[in-house]
Amino acid sequence: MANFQKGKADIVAVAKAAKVSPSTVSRTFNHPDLVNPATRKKINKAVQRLGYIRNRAAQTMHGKRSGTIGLVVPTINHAIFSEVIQAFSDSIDKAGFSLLLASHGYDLDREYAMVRKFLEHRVDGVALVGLEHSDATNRLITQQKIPALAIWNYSEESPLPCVGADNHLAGRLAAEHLLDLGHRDIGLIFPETQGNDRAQHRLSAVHDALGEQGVSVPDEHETQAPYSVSQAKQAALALLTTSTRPTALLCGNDVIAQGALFAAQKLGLRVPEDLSIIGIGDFKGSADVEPGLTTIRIPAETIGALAGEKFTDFITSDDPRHFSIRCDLECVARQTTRSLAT
Amino acid sequence: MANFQKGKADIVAVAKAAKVSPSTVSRTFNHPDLVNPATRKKINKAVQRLGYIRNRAAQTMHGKRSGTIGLVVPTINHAIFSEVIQAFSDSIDKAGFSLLLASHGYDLDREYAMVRKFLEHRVDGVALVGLEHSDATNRLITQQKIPALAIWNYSEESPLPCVGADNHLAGRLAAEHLLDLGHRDIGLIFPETQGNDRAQHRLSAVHDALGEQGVSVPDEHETQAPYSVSQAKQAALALLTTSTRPTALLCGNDVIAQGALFAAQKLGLRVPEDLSIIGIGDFKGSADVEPGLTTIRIPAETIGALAGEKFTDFITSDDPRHFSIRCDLECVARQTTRSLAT
DNA sequence: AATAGTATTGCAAATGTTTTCATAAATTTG
DNA sequence: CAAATTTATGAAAACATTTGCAATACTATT
Repeated sequence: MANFQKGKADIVAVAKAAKVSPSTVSRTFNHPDLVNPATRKKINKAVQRLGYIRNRAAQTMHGKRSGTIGLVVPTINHAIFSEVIQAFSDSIDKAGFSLLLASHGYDLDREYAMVRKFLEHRVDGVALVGLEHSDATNRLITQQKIPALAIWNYSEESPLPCVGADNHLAGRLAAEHLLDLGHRDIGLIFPETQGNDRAQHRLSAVHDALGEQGVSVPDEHETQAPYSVSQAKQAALALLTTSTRPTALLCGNDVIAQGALFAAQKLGLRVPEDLSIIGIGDFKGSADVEPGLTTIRIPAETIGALAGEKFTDFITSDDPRHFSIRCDLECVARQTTRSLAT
Repeated sequence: MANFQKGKADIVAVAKAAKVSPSTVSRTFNHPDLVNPATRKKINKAVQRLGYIRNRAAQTMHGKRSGTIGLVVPTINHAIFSEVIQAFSDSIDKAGFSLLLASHGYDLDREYAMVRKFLEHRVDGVALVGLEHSDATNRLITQQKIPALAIWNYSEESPLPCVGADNHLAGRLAAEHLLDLGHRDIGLIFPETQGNDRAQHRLSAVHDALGEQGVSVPDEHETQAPYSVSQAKQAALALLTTSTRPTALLCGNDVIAQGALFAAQKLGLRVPEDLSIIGIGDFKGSADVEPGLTTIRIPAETIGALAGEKFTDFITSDDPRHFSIRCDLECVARQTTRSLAT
């Protein structure tokens, strides 16, 4: 009923309405055990009546935590990151934090700008994707002493604490799977590795693993494709119509692998009889394509959830201890790869 | 060099370092034209040296805008919403705003909680997905007089300003496309319509359009599937193995349509020769499946970008005028539908 | 050279909270 | 029943900034 629109609803309005001092109102929120249940009831009634909503900006000014965590991703609009974002968001929400989200489109200077922007908002922590960041970003983080976390990648040498998977290992597992199946003519389709350490690590590990078995990849069987099913399809079409067609395709991620699969289908190639395809990532949907995509499973959801949980623990802890977590990888053999040794 | 870690870098530290008053420092940021270029230079140097970063929390307390916009979506982890989120984020970023993001998992009570949380952070505006919200949410929005916007859906009767597509029309277009091609035995696979006005509007329009042509759908040809390729695939498998198989499948969204497509492939049905399939949405990837999915295109990116642009305009405007925008729909005929009249 | 105007800066109040300290009231203890 | 504790509340300072107003210094005009 009584919807007091006159006089904005701040803590002193509530205090007045409940005939107590602002301090008591504040205490009702922050240390309810210190205030008499009866007064508490009065105050809650006043809060209801005035439609009062606490002002975190004012709290933040007091050195209280802002209750926000900033997450900067390369792009939101990708199966893979959206899964991590979702899990991270849910996870920090459970701990009472809100998510400030920004994307930089694989431009590390924009990443810097986003981190700065978040710092203005006095986020309680900043999470970044990957381990490669501009010097400016690293400097900013250490200088401002802001809790920071790298997610998605794991590496021993990471300067930042990190929660993620070892992309070297991912590349190696994919290569070894194909080698185990007897493949020696292997085509590679990877994204641009510049400013994308994930792709870079995977690719170099693939070359290492192949090299160890004396397998090399001719130039015409190694090509680049952006993170797009349709463009990957084009790239795969080109690769598969070279004079010497490989027996297997190793793709830098599942989006590219899906494109490759569609390209093969378009060319009338049977998968896996005529061509094996393996991806990396195990995105939502990879299990459902027909035939099901063989891939290296990166547990995006686990990474996001774990990162959120550990990071909020870290932030709220009295004596914060650095942590890094390597999440396990697993080769999920579905129907797009088969043994050559038939 | 001089990295003053002692004494936190606030505006008075900067003032002291530059030998001016805090007011002047503040003015350098907010009204640079009011301060002497020479002093400005001094101040900027001090800012650099101390690594000072403005504190938006303190600004916000002054009635200045917080520079944040809250977006509450049902879920982040979906091709469709992640595209909207991306566009919206980019769009508001251009206007200098940061994005607070939360998801509620199709639970309108959680949506309310998220909006409240954002209100505590004193967001400058709140954007929600869809037109159906709890009474509590609506009350909160009007009571707090917070600028609010509904995205994704458009409706004349929306109490909130909205930017989106008319889902009735989407359903109707899909149905009419199949009718035009001569289909009369049409199967429907839709998500749960409870708490999902998008699906609800589409489905009722489909029934209307079919009914106008005297077409009705037997119960065994109408089934539900959640927003998941694999589960939709299961549902479609069941539907397609009923005694009387329909000649076309109309799916509530493209994810379901993809599941249906894979189901058909699994059953050895040729698409579109044996079965036509149409989706709604035109998600990233729908064009790339093999065969390319016929669908009703909902311009997610346009919606997100437009919403962001108009909403920030609205928020920063001196005399804000309400607005609603209906985005155009289009039937994209690819390769999963064909005419029966051969 | 006096006046009027303009450009530049500082002072102090205000913003909405939290928290320390002090005080008063109520309860327990001997 | 007085003294010692405990419980409940309020007053006031602090947090980092912005801005209206006042003061000063400078420039241009006559």
